[in-house]
Amino acid sequence: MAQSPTIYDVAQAAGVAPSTVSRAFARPGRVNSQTAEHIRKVATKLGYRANRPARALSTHRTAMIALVISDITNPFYFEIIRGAQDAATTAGYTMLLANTQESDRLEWEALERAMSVVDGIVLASSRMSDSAIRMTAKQKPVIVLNRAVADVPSVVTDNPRGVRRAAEHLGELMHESITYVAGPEASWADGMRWRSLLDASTELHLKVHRIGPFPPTVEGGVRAAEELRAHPTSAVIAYNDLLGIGLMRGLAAMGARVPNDVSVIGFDNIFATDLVTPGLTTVASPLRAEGTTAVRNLLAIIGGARSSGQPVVLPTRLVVRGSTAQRSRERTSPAWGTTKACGSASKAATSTEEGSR
Amino acid sequence: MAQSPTIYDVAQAAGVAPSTVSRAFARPGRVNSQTAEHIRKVATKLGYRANRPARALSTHRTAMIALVISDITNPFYFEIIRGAQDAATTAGYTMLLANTQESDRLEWEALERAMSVVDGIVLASSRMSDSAIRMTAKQKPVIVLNRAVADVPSVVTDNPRGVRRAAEHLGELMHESITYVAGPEASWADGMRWRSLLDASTELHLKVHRIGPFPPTVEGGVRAAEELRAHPTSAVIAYNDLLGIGLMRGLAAMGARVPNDVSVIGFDNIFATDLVTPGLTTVASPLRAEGTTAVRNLLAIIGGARSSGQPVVLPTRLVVRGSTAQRSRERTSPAWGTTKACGSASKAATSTEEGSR
DNA sequence: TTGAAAGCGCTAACAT
DNA sequence: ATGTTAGCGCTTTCAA
Repeated sequence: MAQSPTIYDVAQAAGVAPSTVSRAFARPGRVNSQTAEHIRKVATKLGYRANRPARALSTHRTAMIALVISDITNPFYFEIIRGAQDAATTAGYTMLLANTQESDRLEWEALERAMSVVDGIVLASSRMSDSAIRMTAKQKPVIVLNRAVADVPSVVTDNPRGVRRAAEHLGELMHESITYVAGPEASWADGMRWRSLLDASTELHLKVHRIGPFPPTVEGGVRAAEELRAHPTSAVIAYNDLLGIGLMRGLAAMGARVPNDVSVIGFDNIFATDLVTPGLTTVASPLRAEGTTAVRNLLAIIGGARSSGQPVVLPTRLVVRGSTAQRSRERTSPAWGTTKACGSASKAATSTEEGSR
Repeated sequence: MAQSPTIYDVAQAAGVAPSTVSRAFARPGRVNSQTAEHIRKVATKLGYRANRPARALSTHRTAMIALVISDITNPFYFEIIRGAQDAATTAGYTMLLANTQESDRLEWEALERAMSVVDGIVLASSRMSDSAIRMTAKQKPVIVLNRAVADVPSVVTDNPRGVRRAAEHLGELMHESITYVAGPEASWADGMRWRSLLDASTELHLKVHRIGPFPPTVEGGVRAAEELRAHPTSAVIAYNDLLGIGLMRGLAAMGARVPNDVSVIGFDNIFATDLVTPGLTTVASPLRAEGTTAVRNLLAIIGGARSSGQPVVLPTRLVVRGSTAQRSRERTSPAWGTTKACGSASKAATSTEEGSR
């Protein structure tokens, strides 16, 4: 490994003082002098690259931020990550990704690690307690995403409105009773969605009940399907898309048809919602925008801005796909499994013409 | 923001010299002395946390590594990222994620940034030239993933074997002619797969030809379907799963049935291959293992190990799902579109019972 | 504008 | 085992 040149090497090669070299790379773009120009030329010839940690030592700025997410594998984060990356890169910041496996302990450890290295932190769907988050926010600028924490700036989506739209949609399709498939208990969004559904249901004269909690995964959804069988309803709203997709698989495996026997709605509009068959109707979040907004606000705070104290609310919208339909006339058999019309879901074959029957 | 305590604060509070404090946090776990114990207690009481950049300045180690990937949004990387994260965290390293949007320029810039901050770099599916990679490797330990570059340690999957298995599988299903749907030209794996297919085809007496290149996305696959229509074959091998999935959608939209009219095989076995209908047969890569192996080897090199010079080859395996089937007896109509048996793919409804017909 | 000198918070020799 | 003394590479006063 060739030792990379320092500011002193450049200074010597250019015949100036080290501090002059430092200035040549100073903040506001061009330092006009010819000397600076010359220095920069020498620097690139030598392959000089500023040592960021060293710079951080005196400036107390590392130009890095951390994005802490609960599970990299969850497609929910894909676009958020991308949006955050873009915003960070554009602003000249490097982004650190910390994965916390849905564990508050791991999340804490990751923070412990990142804390001294970054200028600020975006906590996406944190599983930590409010007080732990506030504690963190006392030491470094923090933005929480998809959760509201008193005294900590946050970015959330308009869950109440989204849930309302979903409920209306089901109402219009003549459904009268809805099951909510709950996600992780530590999820702020889960509580929010359930409460919003409760509110919406009274206004819309719908019956709702809830099952769960389930892990927010495809696997979790499959398990939810089994539980749903005990108290079947013609419509289901799942905490998120993964759960919704899993639910559809589980239902299919049990011989229930979606949307004929049961309509399913998810949340977030992740990648894959339109790859499954039927496509999953979902309350779409502006994932990409969540990422960029969170980072932009974080950078603003790092830059000295004060937050309004109110969460930034991003709009949601209902995306209707094939998983929701009019409630069927004929009484659905209470235990779909007994119908035994179908093979296992995973063995399903092609066929796109069923819909018109 | 409360200013966090330094080593001096701790030293003073504990009534010892700063260097003693430093030692109390030294490498090999426990420094037995009672003093150290005491210091640590004082430190946690004060909420002391080592300033990593400062430490890096004298140790020349940042305990960070970078994982550079071409597109965060590509599910191909999900498990790789996860595996890499795990390995890094386990070893006490923090991982930096850099996204390069399939652009060699952005990749270079990201490296430029990360270089002085990390102890080593994993280049996953790099789009840079071999020489640029070698250049990078001269400055920091580098591992390239999914590509072989002379003089740079690498981790690859056994493409030849995987391709061979795929071709054999199609041969067993009586297919005689295969179309290869190519991915990005800058992709090393693409070239590898195509050449391996060429080799396998001669041995197995199969006809192959290739179309593309296409971007390695669902959208790219849809476009590939159109091109395929010009020279239809009963079997297709796609550069990756995303392309394969897109291809299936495109075919469905044009009225072709998978696997009845055309069998499709993808690569990598990403999340979603078993969510689509029919499930996509694919040459599975040990994604997770790729991530962990790359990071472990990188850390070994950082730790002073010398690489063997040979790429580490990870095994692949064929995962057979619903998208491949025996070539049908009756002559397929050359232009599937005219068959007009099906609706558009995206409007497809439920149905799992078609398979047995 | 430029140069000289003093740290930023930590580790690593060297002494004791 | 602990204290002392230099720096790591950079920015930032303060003079010139």
